[in-house]
Amino acid sequence: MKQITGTKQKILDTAERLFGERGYDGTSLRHIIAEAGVNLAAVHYHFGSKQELLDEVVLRKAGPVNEARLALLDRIEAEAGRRPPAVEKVLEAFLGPMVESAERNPQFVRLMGRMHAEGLIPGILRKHFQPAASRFLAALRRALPGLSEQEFLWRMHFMIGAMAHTMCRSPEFPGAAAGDVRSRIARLVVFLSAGFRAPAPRLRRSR
Amino acid sequence: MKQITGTKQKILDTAERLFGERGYDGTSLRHIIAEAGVNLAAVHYHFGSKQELLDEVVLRKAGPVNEARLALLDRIEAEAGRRPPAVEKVLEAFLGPMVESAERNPQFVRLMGRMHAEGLIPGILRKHFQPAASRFLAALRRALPGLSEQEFLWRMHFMIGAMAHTMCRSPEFPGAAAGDVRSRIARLVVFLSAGFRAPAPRLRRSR
DNA sequence: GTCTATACTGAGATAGAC
DNA sequence: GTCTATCTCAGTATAGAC
Repeated sequence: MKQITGTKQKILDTAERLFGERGYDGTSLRHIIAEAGVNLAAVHYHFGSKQELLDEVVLRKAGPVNEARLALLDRIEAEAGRRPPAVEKVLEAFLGPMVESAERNPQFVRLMGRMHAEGLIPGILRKHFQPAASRFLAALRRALPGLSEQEFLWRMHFMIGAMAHTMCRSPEFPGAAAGDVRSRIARLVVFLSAGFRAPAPRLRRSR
Repeated sequence: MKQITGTKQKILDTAERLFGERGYDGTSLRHIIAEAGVNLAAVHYHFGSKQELLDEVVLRKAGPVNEARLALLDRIEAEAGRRPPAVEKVLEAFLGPMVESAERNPQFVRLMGRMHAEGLIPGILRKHFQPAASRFLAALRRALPGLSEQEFLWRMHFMIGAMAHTMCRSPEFPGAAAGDVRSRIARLVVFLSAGFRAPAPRLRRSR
């Protein structure tokens, strides 16, 4: 385990902080290197491009979050035995670890929300979260056998939107005590579970 | 009614199209002026800045949408008499006109979603939609007397997130027939109504 | 292998001639 | 009202010092 030179580390740390504070587009490489006290070209040497820097910032944090999520899901599924676990449980397992990460490092969840916001960046989120997310998708699917595949996918999208927006905008939100992340999750879980459980709409043949 | 010079109009039309197609950050002024066949400085002469150009693009479309929304809300409230109208009705009145606008001009709703996404741009959406939105907020509030103010506001945020994400990302979405906007709305309304109606969570004193 | 200096291209903005 | 020229600041690329 060699101690990494420091330059790369400093860039990562500073980038994580600034991306979280001001967004990806809102943070210039020059701002990052100024605060980190390194040279501009060092960024491209170590990471190749601004996007790849972001990629590594996300990667560093996404790993632990995903592991925690999957561990929770394992436990929940074990507890449920052969029956599918409750929607609420699955959603909590999905949202909880992100929240704990947020408590240790508020900037990170902010960044997650922002990234979803800024258009997902080509596919970074998908890349890092897809593997874990698809297991949750399957678990939710089992918990909601009554929904058509299409209806189910739409509801996943509604969920993702609500989640991202909540993570991203909550700090600047009236009445949202800064540290009150747990109740934020509780509220989200209740809201989303009810939405997921709602009977599917009867649709007129379109047009 | 003087015929506007043409330059301003051309810029607006082109900007609306390109912003919708490639997002705000993804569209350079130079790209806009090239397609519109005008000079770069003309943009700053007529609009002042790229942001203010976006502002006017939104303004041009937001007006009719808001009028339609409020007209629907009036009708619904009249029909309901002294009783508050159903959550579903209010949500439909809110989402419907946006959808109709989308059918005439798919790019616009796309842009709306994207703007929410790209970080709201300082306050453009708030500026143009707040007046109408606050009447809807009041109507929803009356339809949901059981919720605490705070719970209610959070749920509004969940709704906005789901809405924005759905508008923004739906075109590139598997299984989403392009023209199938009406059923998209129906699904959203069902999902959100159920969420709004869910009993509020019991929250542990935080921490 | 690491890092620095510097140059290149394209962005938004602005002053001033016409 | 319109256009040219120019400014500043992005992200990126490369040559070469250590």
